[in-house]
Amino acid sequence: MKEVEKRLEDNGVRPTAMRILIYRYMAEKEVALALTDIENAFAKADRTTLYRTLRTFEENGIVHQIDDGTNISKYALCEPGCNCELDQDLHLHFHCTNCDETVCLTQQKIPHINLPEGYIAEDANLVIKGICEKCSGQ
Amino acid sequence: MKEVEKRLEDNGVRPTAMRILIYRYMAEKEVALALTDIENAFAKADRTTLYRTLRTFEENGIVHQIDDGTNISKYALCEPGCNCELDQDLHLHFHCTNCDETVCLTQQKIPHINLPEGYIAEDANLVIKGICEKCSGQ
DNA sequence: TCAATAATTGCACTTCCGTTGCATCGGTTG
DNA sequence: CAACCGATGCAACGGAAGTGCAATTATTGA
Ligand SMILES: [Mn+2]
Ligand SMILES: [Mn+2]
Ligand SMILES: [Zn+2]
Ligand SMILES: [Zn+2]
Repeated sequence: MKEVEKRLEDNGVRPTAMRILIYRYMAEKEVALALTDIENAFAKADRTTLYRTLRTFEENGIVHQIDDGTNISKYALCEPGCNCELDQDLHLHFHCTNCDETVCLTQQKIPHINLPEGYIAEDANLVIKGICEKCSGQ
Repeated sequence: MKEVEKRLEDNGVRPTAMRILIYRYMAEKEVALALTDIENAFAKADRTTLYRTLRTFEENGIVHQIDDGTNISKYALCEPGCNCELDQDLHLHFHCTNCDETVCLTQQKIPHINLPEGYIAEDANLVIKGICEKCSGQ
């Protein structure tokens, strides 16, 4: 159970009670979570604390932020060994238009794109919208 | 000069003075525009009118909405013959982190992605971030 | 033509999410 | 214990999207 604490410390984040709870909650859920989702799960905690916790996590490579096209930022735990900050883990994301959940498809990498002359790519974001496996009844 | 009016009428949108002006403005600019951009260009017009004009345009296949990751919706005129509403024109978009402009790369289509079992794709959004041709000095 | 009708526009207001400033709390250190 | 510093809580702000309704303008058809 000290695993979470170690993960935080290894990434230079002090493992406070709140942070451990948030980390565990995100690990338990298998989908990307919005600040509001976490807020609802921790009613007693202040919104700002959760907000800053997510930012701290993101700055230290513990979570990555996901823009799934809903205009609500989502967050998901990084896979161990994922170097988001180096833009080396450009997996795609899937947003289900039925259940409104967003998941990381960490195995599916964004294919290389040939850009027109003069354009320099530094980052990429690919979101597929549709029906997720749970909702497709498959 | 009746071209714009015809384009609007052909798409079932009544060509009011305001709409023609907005269409011309979007055609003149070669980049995707946010509501605020248009608002600044038409100071005398009400924001709601511009907002609803863009929505009307989008609902009738005159513009398409672009989510470039800035959490601000952008809009760009559809190419003639682009069937956005049928998700058949999945070109990618480029967002320059230097000048903050977003452009359609209508020639670059989003490659087909093989999804895991059970996932059904209906739409896709691919945004490349980096330096645009104007800013790269190329 | 002109009244009736429908669509468009303008104004005020609300909601939602993200963000910040500042005071307070609490643990760590010397 | 005292001092310090990071974490947390409270309050407020700002931008962007969206809505209700009244006023205005365009269209219809008697
Ligand atoms: Mn992810
Ligand atoms: Mn486009
Ligand atoms: Zn689903
Ligand atoms: Zn640029």
